[in-house]
Amino acid sequence: MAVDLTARRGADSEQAIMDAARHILAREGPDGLSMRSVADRVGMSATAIYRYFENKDALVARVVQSGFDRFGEYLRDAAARHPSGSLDRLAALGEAYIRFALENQEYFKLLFSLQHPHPHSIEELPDSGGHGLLRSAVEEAMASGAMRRANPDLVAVYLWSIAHGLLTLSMTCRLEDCPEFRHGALTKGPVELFRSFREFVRHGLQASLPATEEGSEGGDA
Amino acid sequence: MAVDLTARRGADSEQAIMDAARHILAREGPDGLSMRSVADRVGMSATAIYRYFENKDALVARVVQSGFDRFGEYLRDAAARHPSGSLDRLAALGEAYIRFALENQEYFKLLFSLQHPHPHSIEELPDSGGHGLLRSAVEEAMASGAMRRANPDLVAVYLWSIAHGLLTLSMTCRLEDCPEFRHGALTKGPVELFRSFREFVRHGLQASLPATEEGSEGGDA
DNA sequence: GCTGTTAAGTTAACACCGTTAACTCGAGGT
DNA sequence: ACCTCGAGTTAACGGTGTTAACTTAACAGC
Repeated sequence: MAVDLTARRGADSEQAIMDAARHILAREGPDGLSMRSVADRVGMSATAIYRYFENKDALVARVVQSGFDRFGEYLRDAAARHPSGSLDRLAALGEAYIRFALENQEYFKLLFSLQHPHPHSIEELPDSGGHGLLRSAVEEAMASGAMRRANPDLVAVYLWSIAHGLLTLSMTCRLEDCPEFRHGALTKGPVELFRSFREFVRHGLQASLPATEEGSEGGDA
Repeated sequence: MAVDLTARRGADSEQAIMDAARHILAREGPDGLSMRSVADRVGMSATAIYRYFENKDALVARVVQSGFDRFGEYLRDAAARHPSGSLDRLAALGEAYIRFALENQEYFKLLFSLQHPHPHSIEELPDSGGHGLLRSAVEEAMASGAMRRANPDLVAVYLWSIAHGLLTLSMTCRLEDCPEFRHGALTKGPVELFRSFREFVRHGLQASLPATEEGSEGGDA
């Protein structure tokens, strides 16, 4: 019972602090996340946090790290649902990337904040963040013959840029409720937009050569 | 002389405040930009700023707006250097996008900050931000036959995503100094990476059909 | 010339922020 | 019994955005 009364010891508090920080971040955004608000939620004074984290940045960094872990897990699951080496797996990775970001907006914004870049080097996120996953999916697709051969690192960044760019643009500019876009067919959300991109990614944007009949090239996989 | 002594009246102060804010933002980043630091630089008290701007957000919003104006001008210049309807113009637009961002990092980060999305709707930036420019360049390329026909809005967002994604990724993750990437050929900066993407954008990533000999498709434009 | 009015700016203050320093309290070991 | 040390407290400092109340100078009308 003594254990219950004095309650948390050591690592327990650390966990409680991180949980509180995560909760506040998700519900009130980064502006609501202060040492004092976290402390309130945990039920101790703000300065006590400094027993467990050097400063606010360190706390946030830990929260970010745990976010990357969840992110990576999410991506791994999505990839596992499609056969290795297929283009479908690559597409699923991209869609999962976007869906995770939309479902965990505050998280994602923090992870990829331009202001305080948290993955100081890509090193800090490679496997947890899913980058290694993407790279090997690309290599497998090339090996299986589904994708043309090219520098896999280059292709990985290329694909990553497409998903990431679409996502960040739609988050900052709200593509979907912009009249100028709407008069096109872009009432769609980012996920649908991403699906529409698939054709461009596969066949490119250059006009078919005038010699060859257009649209004759083959079936959809 | 009375004019000189009492100095600024009205709009002059407003301009001086924005200049100071711009200067501080570019040199010290967003953390250095406080009402008091701006006021110090202008030579008045922090609260005086409230005569001209409702609050800090309003001030920042104005600075952002002026940033978009410069951005748009930069893009317009870049586009004008290549013939209308050419794919070169589109590539130049993308490169200019990236170069501007690299040369005005603090600015760009603020413009496209995920945390406090400033272009609340894309409306606020369309022509100044260069979006209209991109869209018409796409339409012209389709009309000229250089690009295959498709929904121009969709293609515009696609291309925009590529440049924007590459840029934001390289800003947050520092792609260039990541060992895992370096072992590939990615020591290049974002501009070079973007150039390498050009081939993917044109011809796509799908493997050539096994039937047709690879690399037989035609000359480079 | 005196009197309002108004723009432009001041100082003082509030509540909040991250962070530091000094102190308290209680459990464990010797 | 004494000491140590982990876990937590309160008080305080300098910084932030912002508000309210006050000053000061220029200008208009009588």
